[in-house]
Amino acid sequence: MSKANTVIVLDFETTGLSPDYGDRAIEIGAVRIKNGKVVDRFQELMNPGRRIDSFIEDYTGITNSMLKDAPPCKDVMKQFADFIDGYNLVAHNASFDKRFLDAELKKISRNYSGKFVCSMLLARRIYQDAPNHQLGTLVNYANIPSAGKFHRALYDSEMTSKLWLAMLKDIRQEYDIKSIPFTLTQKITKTPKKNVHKFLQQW
DNA sequence: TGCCAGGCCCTCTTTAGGGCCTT
Repeated sequence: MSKANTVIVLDFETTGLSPDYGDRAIEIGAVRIKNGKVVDRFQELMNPGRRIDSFIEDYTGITNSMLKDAPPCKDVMKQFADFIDGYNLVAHNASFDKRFLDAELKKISRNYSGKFVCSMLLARRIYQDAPNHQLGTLVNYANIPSAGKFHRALYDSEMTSKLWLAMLKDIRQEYDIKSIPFTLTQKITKTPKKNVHKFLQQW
């Protein structure tokens, strides 16, 4: 089965900002997109082995009582390692999610071979006039209907996947590009913002 | 138990500082 035309859009909810200072994942959500369509989903809460503070409870709506009976991180991450195996990956502010993915998989001696592209870095280049580049703002800016609650893993990954597809569509239309391989999205996010328009015109 | 980041990007830049974005 070819994995080249498929990406997985993922989002972590966590106990804080830095796995290097002991923060852990508490929820993972992801959607698998093949040829522009959602073909699979993944969502699991996971017990980080300690209580989460009230800021995280308020921010995510995930409570200590919800996590009490959730499976431990190692069990969920094992399943998730299988889910993402071999696929390229997308996340909004991917450097954040990559740090947690790397840290949680390291704890269970698992790895992954896919490459990350950041939807925020793409949006900063494609939607340069957006008021800001937070996920919720960009969803509105791209006229994507949204009714659920942001800051839950599956919902945010669904919204990120819709934003991702909207950006690819806008690039195709504006620059008359027939298809956009993952490698092109990598190149766009590594192109300086001021050069992106010229880069895509010449593609 | 608590300590709490880091990469990108702009500019009054590069011998630096600060805002943005993620939880």
